[in-house]
Amino acid sequence: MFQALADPTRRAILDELQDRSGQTLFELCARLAMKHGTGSSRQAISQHLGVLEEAGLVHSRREGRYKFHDLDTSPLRDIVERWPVTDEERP
Amino acid sequence: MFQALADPTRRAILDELQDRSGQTLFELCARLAMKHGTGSSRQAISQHLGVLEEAGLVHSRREGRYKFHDLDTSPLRDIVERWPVTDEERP
DNA sequence: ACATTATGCAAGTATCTACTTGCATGTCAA
DNA sequence: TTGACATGCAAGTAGATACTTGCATAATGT
Repeated sequence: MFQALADPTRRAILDELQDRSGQTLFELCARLAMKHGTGSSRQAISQHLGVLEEAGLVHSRREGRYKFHDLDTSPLRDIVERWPVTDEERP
Repeated sequence: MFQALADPTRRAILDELQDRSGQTLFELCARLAMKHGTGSSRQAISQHLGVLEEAGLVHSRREGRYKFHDLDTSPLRDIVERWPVTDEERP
């Protein structure tokens, strides 16, 4: 799961799914090309989605020939539970 | 910073520093060899500390020939601010 | 049925990353 | 000073990883 967060494209995918839940692979490709500029191929994003899904950060549901993807932030709780964030001011 | 969290040895270092603040490189080597079993070399851990420090997760202070390391969890706040963790039950 | 659309799989490649190796720097104690 | 201790730097190597390429599967529309 930490590995899944390590890639900037995957983080952009999480951002996209948070902005708009239930996107398909093609929607994600289009919107990532728009916003992030970096034109990642469909195959690349498909593989990224696989990694994110295996990490539990993304769930998918199949409907016909479409596959919709949803963000799941609950695995991130492990991070702040493992290393609690102090309430002090940031430098 | 996400990159820094991606390596299991680096996460073990963060655990160690949380358990006991202000450890030197040698202390970390010894305790990581004890607990985590995986005997990482001194040079390897030194490089890991460099990565963690660059990510802002570890701060260091030099005193004589010793260099003490401290955990800083505040960068982790960016994660939960970027993708807020829902309060729902975990499956 | 046929073409199109949306996704999946798998091998190959180029880059990145963690680790090692060997030497250098700086500090303290006798 | 001499020697031991604690750390730093930098080049080289093995393995991991992101991306591509090419084809396969499956569902929808006309």
